[in-house]
Amino acid sequence: MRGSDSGRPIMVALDLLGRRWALRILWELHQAPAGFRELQRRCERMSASVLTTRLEELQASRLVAQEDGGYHLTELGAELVAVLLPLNAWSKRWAEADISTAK
Amino acid sequence: MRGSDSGRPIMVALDLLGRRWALRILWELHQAPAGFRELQRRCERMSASVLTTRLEELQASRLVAQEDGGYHLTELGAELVAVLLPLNAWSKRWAEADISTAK
DNA sequence: TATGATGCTTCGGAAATCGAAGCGCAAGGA
DNA sequence: TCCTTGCGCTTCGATTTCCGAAGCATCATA
Repeated sequence: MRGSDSGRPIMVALDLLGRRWALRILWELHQAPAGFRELQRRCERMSASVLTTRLEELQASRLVAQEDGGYHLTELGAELVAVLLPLNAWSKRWAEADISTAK
Repeated sequence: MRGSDSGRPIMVALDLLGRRWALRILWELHQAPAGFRELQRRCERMSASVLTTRLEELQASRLVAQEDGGYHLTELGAELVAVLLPLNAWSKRWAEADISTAK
């Protein structure tokens, strides 16, 4: 895995999360568990092939698990999203700064 | 920008941060400001063309600024990374869980 | 029986990323 | 003055990733 040669877990994490849709998938699964197609719908109809790939990676990383015909966060995954939750508040401030400085 | 049509800032943020090297660049600039080539070196020699693109995007998003021949986080960027700091602790727990459950 | 939903897989084309090379500039030494 | 070094990029061809539409097998409902 890219970034893994550094031996620093944070680099591995930043790499994994820096793949298209990865963060979004975790975020959506935190809102509520979902099946494949529902997840796809929630993520602005992302392509099924990429969703398959990301779900494989996230499962291999033990952040997501599949059960009862649906995907959900593992405990590790939930802890991760919990850490990321303040992003929501930050992004609102960010958007407001956008408006106030927009040309 | 992808995700922007939702009107939800968090989606825009998750999209921006979910691009290759974006998170890493912010992380590195938080450790210390850096020039182009140094940044490239710190990010495992990422390709110069992508670094140019990411820096443009991050500057357009007002997370990074250029000054005195070097790149550094803006206040918004610093706030973002501050929010992300707990990722470091989480990633260590994650890595440990990896070891303890490795086959 | 057929109709729709689900979890995918396949495939061709578009876009993003990579890696190596090179350019113009500035500073420092010999 | 020439030479080297480091700098911030840019260019370009090759590879990888992503997209989007289609299709398939399965199950539930009508």
